[in-house]
Amino acid sequence: MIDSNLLRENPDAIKASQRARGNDESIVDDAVQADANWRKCLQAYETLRAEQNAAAKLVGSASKEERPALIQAGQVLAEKVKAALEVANAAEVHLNELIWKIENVVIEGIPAGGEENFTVIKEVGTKQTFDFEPRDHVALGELLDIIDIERGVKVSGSRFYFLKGWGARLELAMMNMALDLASKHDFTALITPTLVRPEVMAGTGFLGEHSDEIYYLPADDLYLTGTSEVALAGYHRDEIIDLSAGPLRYAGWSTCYRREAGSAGRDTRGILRVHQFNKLEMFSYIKPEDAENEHLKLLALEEAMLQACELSYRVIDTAAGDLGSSAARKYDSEAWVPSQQTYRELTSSSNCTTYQARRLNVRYRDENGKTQTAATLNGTLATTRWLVAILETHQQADGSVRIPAALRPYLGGQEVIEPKVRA
RNA sequence: GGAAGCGUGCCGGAGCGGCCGAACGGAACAGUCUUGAAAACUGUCGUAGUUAAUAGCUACCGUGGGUUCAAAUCCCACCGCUUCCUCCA
Repeated sequence: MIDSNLLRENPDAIKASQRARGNDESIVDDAVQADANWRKCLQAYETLRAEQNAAAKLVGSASKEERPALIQAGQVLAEKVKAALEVANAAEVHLNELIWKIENVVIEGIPAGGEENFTVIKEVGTKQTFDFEPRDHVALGELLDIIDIERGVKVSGSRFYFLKGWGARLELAMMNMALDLASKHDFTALITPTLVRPEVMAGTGFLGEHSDEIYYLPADDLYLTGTSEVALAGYHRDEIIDLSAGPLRYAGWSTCYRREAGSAGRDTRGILRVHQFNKLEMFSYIKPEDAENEHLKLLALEEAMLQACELSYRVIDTAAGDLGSSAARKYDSEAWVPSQQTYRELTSSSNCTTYQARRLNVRYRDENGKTQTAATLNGTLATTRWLVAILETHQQADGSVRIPAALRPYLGGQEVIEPKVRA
């Protein structure tokens, strides 16, 4: 939710943002008007209500003879108040409808336009080349007996899989390494619920146009989360948090569930796009003025992980039109996937400024003791999908896969995953 | 799943349909005292909306409805918590 003060003081800034995103900017004028109207109606109601309160007070202290007349006057006032309240409520609903539709104001300087208009910030590492015909992760997974897609489909349907043996251990190793890294940088580990209430799902901004992406359990009125970001953002909902000693940072581990409703036919091979995977997510609550620096910190940690996994990657500054509604800026890092000869997203880090926190009502006290809305940021530190890049990048001619050195301590020192040998 | 009880401010804990935004105690903060601290004393001490305003007004006592001139207080529904029984990783 955008700041209503900004709407009053500088609607042009919001319009510029809407334009950069390719969104409708006339909605901003509508909102300004609705806001003025709401305030007018609210004042009318409050004046009447004050009158009513005063009148009701009189009844209490009135004598027996005076009472009937006063009560009758009160009844008339009560009618008026009720009517005025309805008008004010309707005006507020109308305003909220408009204001909730306006997406976060993007940070100045980010590229305008759609998905293809990103800016490449940097490329790191050299794209892996092979002097043999490289296999894709599906073939490697089968050969090494570490990814069992066939049985995943048998048990749960398309886009499901089993990680087996070294595959399962590799994922856990990666998660543990990521958690160690995060812990060293002041992130508190958190294993989060994956079923959340509608208010929390709505508060994080996922129930908008992407609601068909989300699994819903009608019998319990709960949503399965597609990322622990949802639970992490809801964690401090309706709280006044203490940021005087620095930001609150969490590293949330959870399984993530996605319906992938809009992507039928896309990435159907392998485990690149699946209904269920695991993820370690960083999340920061911070003072708004420090948010941009924090964003760079999250990105730096993501890069540290990518480098520890010895992947080659690039970092992009996502264009305005490709941002989620809550994000003001988003850095993605994409690893080189040899079998596809292209970069694929492995991490995504968003600065949501105060947009998400305002919806969830997360505040802090500034130096003067005044409450202010906090800023929130999130970023990926590891997901199941990383296995795709790791396996494909580090494969060898015989189909074995070299384990990056940084991961070995988490795998009992294992250096290579060898093809399964049939007895 | 069955039974009972409870949901009030940072915490504990009162609260009669009007005098309750809410007693009292604690915590916290500021001051006095002190070399400093503790103790004691004094004061401050919820959140938000509206407004030029730290003036006023409005709203909030789990949530949403209802009754009433007037609701923390009465009624209904929902949510949550606690205890006991049952069951169970």
